[in-house]
Amino acid sequence: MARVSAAEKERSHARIVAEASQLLRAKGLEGASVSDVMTAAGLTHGGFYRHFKSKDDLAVAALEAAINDAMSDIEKAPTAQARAEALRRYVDLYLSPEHLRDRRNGCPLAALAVDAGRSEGAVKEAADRGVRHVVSLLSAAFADTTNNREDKAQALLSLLLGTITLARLATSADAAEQRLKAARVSASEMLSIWLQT
Amino acid sequence: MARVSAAEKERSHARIVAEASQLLRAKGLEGASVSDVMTAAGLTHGGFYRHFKSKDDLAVAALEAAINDAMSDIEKAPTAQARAEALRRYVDLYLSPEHLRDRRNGCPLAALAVDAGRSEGAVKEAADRGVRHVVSLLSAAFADTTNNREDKAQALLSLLLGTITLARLATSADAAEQRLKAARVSASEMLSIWLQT
DNA sequence: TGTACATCAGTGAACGCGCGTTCACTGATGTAC
DNA sequence: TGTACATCAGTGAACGCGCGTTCACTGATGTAC
Repeated sequence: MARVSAAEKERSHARIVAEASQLLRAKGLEGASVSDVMTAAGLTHGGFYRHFKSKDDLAVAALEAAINDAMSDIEKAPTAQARAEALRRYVDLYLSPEHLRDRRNGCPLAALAVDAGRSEGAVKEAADRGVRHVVSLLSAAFADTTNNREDKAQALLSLLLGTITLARLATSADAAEQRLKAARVSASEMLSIWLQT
Repeated sequence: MARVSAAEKERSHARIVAEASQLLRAKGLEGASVSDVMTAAGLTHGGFYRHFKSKDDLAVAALEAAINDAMSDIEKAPTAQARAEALRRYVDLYLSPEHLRDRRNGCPLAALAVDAGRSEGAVKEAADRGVRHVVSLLSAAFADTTNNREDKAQALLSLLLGTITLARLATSADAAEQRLKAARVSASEMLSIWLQT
């Protein structure tokens, strides 16, 4: 195949980002190769550098796409009550057995924060921006009267992320479910206090 | 150099495990190579397989050593009160700026749980055993009268692990400290309830 | 206790492999006239 | 609108590199007598 139209290139680009977003979450920053991603996008690895100047560059784009995707429900909520409801749904989904299994579409921070934290440069910065973005949206769902909303959103996110990480480590389904359940109790205690208007 | 005494071999083995325990925590399961570890232990990479049958085998030993090390203070506490105090110290240290910086001697689960969770086999199993061990010891420090102590210990560990992960991602020292602080508040609320006798 | 010999801890070169990245090439797309 | 040509998306071979692991080798250790 030879040159392809600008519109086609755009579609390729979107496919590469979408596949990278899923593969990097599933296999980690180093576990998914450029070849893996390009093959998943229906292309060959050589063309990759027409779209990104490095693998790190792709990781940044994939991470941003994944964060935006994960936050779109909360972001779209128009009223305070809608935000509170979206937050409850977010927490329920985060601590669900589906999220445990589906790394590909799961929380990008749970998947990549450790790897990104060890690195320096653009990927780490993108992940940090992601954290700020998530914390900011979560805290906006808390009641206006709540003090230190950002701190509370931060603690909630830490609990969620730590929980899914440890639940995914469980070698039995029962143990995994128990870890999720423990966090459901704690998170719902937090929410029942912090969401009161 | 040629063959070395049995006692010397034992010392080499201990050095390899100790260095691996630190290097794997600092750089991740794949970020630290067999060569890195052997060089740090003052040996050459070729001799590695006189001590371990694979890199995974080393990871298991290193992970177990790191967990035991991290838990020794709590494990040694003789009375209920000593256990409660050890738990408080553990939480303080976990959420300290020192822990943020010193990955080499930090929580092995925070460093390796994501990597281990993605794998299958012995490393994942060792990490899961580590979680059970930690949860069991933390829960034993709670008051006998507390309900669902294991669940509460689990939630506390999740909060700690998630917090240090996100704090290490921060690109500014202020943001990192704020993330730690947010968790300190939540953790101390948890402890003030769960440690009451 | 001394001797002869098998064992094996540690060395360093070599292996196959997959990685990120580069490059010459192809031929349809986009553009200038 | 048609033509000539530069551009460049995508291909697939090739690059250098570091990885985990294997291997022949060395010579001190451990053991059998």
